[in-house]
Amino acid sequence: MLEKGIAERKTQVVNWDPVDQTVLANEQVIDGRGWRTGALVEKREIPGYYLKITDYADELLGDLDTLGGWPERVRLMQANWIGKSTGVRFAFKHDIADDAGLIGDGQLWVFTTRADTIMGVTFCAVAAEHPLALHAAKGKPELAAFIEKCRHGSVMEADMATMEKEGLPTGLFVTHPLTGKQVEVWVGNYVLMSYGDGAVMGVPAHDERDFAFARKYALPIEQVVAVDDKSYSTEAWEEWYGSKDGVCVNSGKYDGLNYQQAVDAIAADLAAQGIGEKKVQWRLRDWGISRQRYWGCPIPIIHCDSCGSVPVPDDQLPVVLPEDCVPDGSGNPLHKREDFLNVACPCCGKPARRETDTMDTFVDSSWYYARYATTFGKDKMVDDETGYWMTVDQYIGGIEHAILHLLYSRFWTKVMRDLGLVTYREPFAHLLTQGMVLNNAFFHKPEGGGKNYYWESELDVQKDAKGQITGATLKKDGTVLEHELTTMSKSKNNGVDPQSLIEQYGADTARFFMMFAAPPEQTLEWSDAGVEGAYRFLRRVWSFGHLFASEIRGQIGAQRQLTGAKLPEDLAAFRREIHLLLKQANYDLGKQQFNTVASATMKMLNALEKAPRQGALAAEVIEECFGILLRVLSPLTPHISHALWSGLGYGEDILKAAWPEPLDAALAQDEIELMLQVNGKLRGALRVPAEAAKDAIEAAALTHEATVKFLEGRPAKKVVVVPGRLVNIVG
RNA sequence: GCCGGGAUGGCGGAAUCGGUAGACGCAGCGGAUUCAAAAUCCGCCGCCGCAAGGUGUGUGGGUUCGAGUCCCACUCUCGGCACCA
Repeated sequence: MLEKGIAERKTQVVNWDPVDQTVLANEQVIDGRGWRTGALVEKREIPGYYLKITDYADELLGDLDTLGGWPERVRLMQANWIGKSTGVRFAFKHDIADDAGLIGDGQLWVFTTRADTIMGVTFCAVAAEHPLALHAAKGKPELAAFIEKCRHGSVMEADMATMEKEGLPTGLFVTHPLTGKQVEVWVGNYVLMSYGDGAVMGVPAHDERDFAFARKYALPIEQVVAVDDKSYSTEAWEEWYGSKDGVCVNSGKYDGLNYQQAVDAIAADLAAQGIGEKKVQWRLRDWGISRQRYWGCPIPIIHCDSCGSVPVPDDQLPVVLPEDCVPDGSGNPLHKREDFLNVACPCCGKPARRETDTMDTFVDSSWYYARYATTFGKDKMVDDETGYWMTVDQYIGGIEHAILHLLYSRFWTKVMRDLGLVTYREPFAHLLTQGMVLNNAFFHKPEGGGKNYYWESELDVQKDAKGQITGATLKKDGTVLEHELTTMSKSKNNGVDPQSLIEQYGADTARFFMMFAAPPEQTLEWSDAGVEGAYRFLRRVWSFGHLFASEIRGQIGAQRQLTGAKLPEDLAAFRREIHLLLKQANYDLGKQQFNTVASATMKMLNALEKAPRQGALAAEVIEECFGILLRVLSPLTPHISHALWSGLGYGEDILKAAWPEPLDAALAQDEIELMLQVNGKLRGALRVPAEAAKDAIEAAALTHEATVKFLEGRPAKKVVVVPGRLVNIVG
């Protein structure tokens, strides 16, 4: 990947804890302070390795359309994350220079998706690290202090979006490319150097953030887009100010143009001056894979003073970490391991140093599935076997992976394809994203920040009459704890081990209970209330098996009679109910809605227990229907289903039995029931022949006693007949 | 803040295309069985009302003969926001 230019080394901005002298994960920064030290976290630029996922942005976006087996919401989230936007990149000219000459060749470049509002630009804002900002700060202590302040604070997008927008003027001016006016350059804490060109144009009249910024610092607000007859006021922001549905005003030659016309005309004029063009911009950023932790997969690079960064030769892979490092709270312990660090340069043989950064664990999870499908080939990354097994037919994972893991995996697959390792272009054909399982987590906030989590078994928990938690204290010393409902997590000590359920009730009950609780895609608040119900149900299934063996099966004659037989009404109704439930269950299985499959098996048992059981025909119907129940149940409770299936002589192995399909003959019925509505309200029911014609149904409905009662003598204005469902009489 | 979900009885949830809201289960209540209990079985169980009936799917509007389902505007909540994975 290094050789192909897919991997590269560049600087990255990280959270730096100045006390522990270590890089912190975003999760470890709480209110701007290190979770262990409580020290103010700084942004620091350090070198690191990046994978150029942005080179694949177009394909990652386009191929989403081929992922028909993925949930729509995941594809949408990925598309929005990749974030393709078309806009205009253009420059403001200036003559600001330092000792090295004109800064940025005399051009301040910005990107905008709203080129139609360029005539409304009243300021520009640059990032704190922008060359113009750094230049302006020379001899301006106040500005230098502000830039320093921007160095603290978060690198997280969520924090950037919600923080107070602040800025300072640089005193520098650039020239508006279309009006020739001088526009002041500000430094803004909300402008990111790593994003685009690290500078934005400010159009307060039509951008909500710019509007707030301009109000705060008394910058001019100039309306250049109008919508219909709505009147503009600089007093308060309104939604339509940011709309693309208006036409240009106060924009000279562009007046009257709509959004698209204005963008086209303005882009053409900028291009004619050679200082702008239409450009596609992606929200997606390159993937930084370096981690400053010793226990990850080493990045196999050797740094040589003469040869630069050299990949570790194949015959020296894998790079093996020393296993006896002791972290002492002062950065990566590999830095102190001379035995690991010192190595000869593979190119020139001179002393060189190993890279100590390890890889993001997302790297491993991006292709483990392909490695699992590799049977042989110890000397290969993946072998040809993967072509046989891959792609993954059905991938299952939590919804929290909807973007990062699943996007990295898709990217990695495309890279492997381009390196000639595999021939497929997508890793996962069908995707099921499970909802998160939530549970209460109990914690105490120690002085200096952070949270200490405790297991529920360590606490006394107080609950109100409705079972809502009102408080919790630590058993050992009575410390009062806070609680939050959150995802089960190793770090929050709120996971639930199904083992205790399995020990108490058995694996079938535990599995059935969990499948029955909710559809898998849905967020679920964990509770084991109700597991008794699953246990009771399976015991009833077992009992019915014994009842069938002891009292029912014996009635079946030597000659089977069921096929083609005309069944008594109650027996036909029972058989129809089972086949209807089977039809429902099969449909739900296709949707992976397992809770209603479980519910269908319960309904089947309820019906079986009430079914007629005297006589050869009844016994045959029960035999058929119980066989259906066992097979529908088998994916949910394989053990009990198998034991009953083979024990009752249905067959040797239920896993090899054909999946049941509903029979048309069992589903057929002579009469159906239609709901009767009068003015949209349910007033009764109507029994009609299954093949009844529409006017016959209408006639029957109009003379129904409920119709007569609720029409109160008014004529029926309209009759709506929904075949097989209902009749609605409007009067 | 932005992107994507979700909200239905005391609780988990069901309702496939706009057509019987609350299936199935938990909890609860009443009864049978039992010396008693457990287990099991039968019945009741959204809210208001004696009933007829009215009302009801987070809130406020709208479309429709008919809305949990569609549209508009909100509220709360969950996931993600690039170094938790």
